[in-house]
Amino acid sequence: MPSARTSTSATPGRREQNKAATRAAIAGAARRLLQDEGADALTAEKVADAAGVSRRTLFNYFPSVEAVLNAPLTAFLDRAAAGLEELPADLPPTIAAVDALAALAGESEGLATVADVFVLAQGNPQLARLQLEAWDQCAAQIHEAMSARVPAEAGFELAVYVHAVVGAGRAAFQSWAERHPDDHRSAAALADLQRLLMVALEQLRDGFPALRNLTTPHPGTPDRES
Amino acid sequence: MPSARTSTSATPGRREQNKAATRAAIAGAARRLLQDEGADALTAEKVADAAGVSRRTLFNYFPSVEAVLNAPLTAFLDRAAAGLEELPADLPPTIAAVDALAALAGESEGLATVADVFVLAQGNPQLARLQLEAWDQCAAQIHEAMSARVPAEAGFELAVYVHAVVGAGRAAFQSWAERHPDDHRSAAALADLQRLLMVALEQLRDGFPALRNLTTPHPGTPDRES
DNA sequence: CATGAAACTTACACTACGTGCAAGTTTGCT
DNA sequence: AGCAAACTTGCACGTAGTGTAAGTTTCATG
Repeated sequence: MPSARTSTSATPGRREQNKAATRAAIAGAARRLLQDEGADALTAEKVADAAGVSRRTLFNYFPSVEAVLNAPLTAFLDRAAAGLEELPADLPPTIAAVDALAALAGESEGLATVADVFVLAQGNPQLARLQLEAWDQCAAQIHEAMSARVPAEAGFELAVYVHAVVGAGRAAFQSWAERHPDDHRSAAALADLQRLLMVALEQLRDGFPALRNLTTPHPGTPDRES
Repeated sequence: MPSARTSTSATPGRREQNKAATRAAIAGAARRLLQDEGADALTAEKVADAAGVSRRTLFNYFPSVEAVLNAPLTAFLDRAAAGLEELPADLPPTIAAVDALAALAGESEGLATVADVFVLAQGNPQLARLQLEAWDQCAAQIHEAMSARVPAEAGFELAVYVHAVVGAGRAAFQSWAERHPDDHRSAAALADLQRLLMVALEQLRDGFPALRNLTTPHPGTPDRES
């Protein structure tokens, strides 16, 4: 008779259970097919087929084939936004952002799959666009959550800041992908990504000291070790 | 009979002339149809029909229907990137960005159509994604152009900075659209957009002073010492 | 346990997108 | 004039995504 869940974590109802399983099956099938046949051969029908569901059901779960692949990124960014919300409210946003990201980047196993999806998007314009949208929605979410913490006059400054933070995050991923064209799955590469994410936010917080102090960046390129 | 152009700016060849005309016809038809029939009724066939070309030709000129509408934004961002390149090389990037944007925002008539396209994307996810891609490509272009000006060890800092700048630009557009839900075509609104763009970059340059100095952000919350 | 409602899956049909291809047509050069 | 390259067009094809109306499963009743 209790319509409420008996124990929230144990059995969230058979229905929810099945849905989660189907979702996972689709996502798994997509990644498997991608691995085996390459990006070009990835079609909605094949994925649905491999997942054991109808094509229509796939579209009931995901709005597009690319969205299936993109799921890890959206999950990650959702957690990132949530992490920012839960920080102590009396912290200046510029500090809170660094803290939140530090906590998030710590979960390296989540980061690994996200990084994987990120490099995947390099050869797939549709997926790349979808990821840009995901980053943007993350920014909107963060802005929404934090706008209550700042006075109204600072609303625009907050908006700019949040976009800059998210931009910094993307820059970190991008530079990271460029630096590790081949070994992006290695532990060292992962550690580098974590480092870059932190450095990016610190540079934003500190106002880009290296760039600001540039006086004579001569085209003659004063050679330095990389 | 001379194979060289008679006057380089006047007649760039009949072929180029026709192509430009077709391009303009397609873009015009798209905007007209959008105005008249609404976003939902906008289909490739209708646009091509209204432009007096075949559907196939439309796709020879633009990769998608949304790209037709997006043309003004890409043009604007291309000019923005180009403007940054042409600035004196001995200027610190943090200053150069502000200068370049100031020059660009001055051409208010270009800005107007861009702003128009921006609000258009609010109700059209495909177009919105395409615009995000355009901003991103702009960032890549700027990064490419300026990376020669900074020492190699500042390359990553530059990447972060460029992304932050572009993010700031987007934040300005977004906040602007929220502030002018109805009058976004008025001269006052346009002036406000110019102002926001400048303010956004200044805040980035100055390190978000208002956010950093926040001590008691909660309007209804008694401040506690950290 | 029976049973009915709600949630979920599936097949089918339909519109539209974007592309390859093989014609035709226009433009430019000599 | 005439040829080659560029451009347009129609056609066909595979695929994406969506509406709809039927089945099928889950779940809370009596």
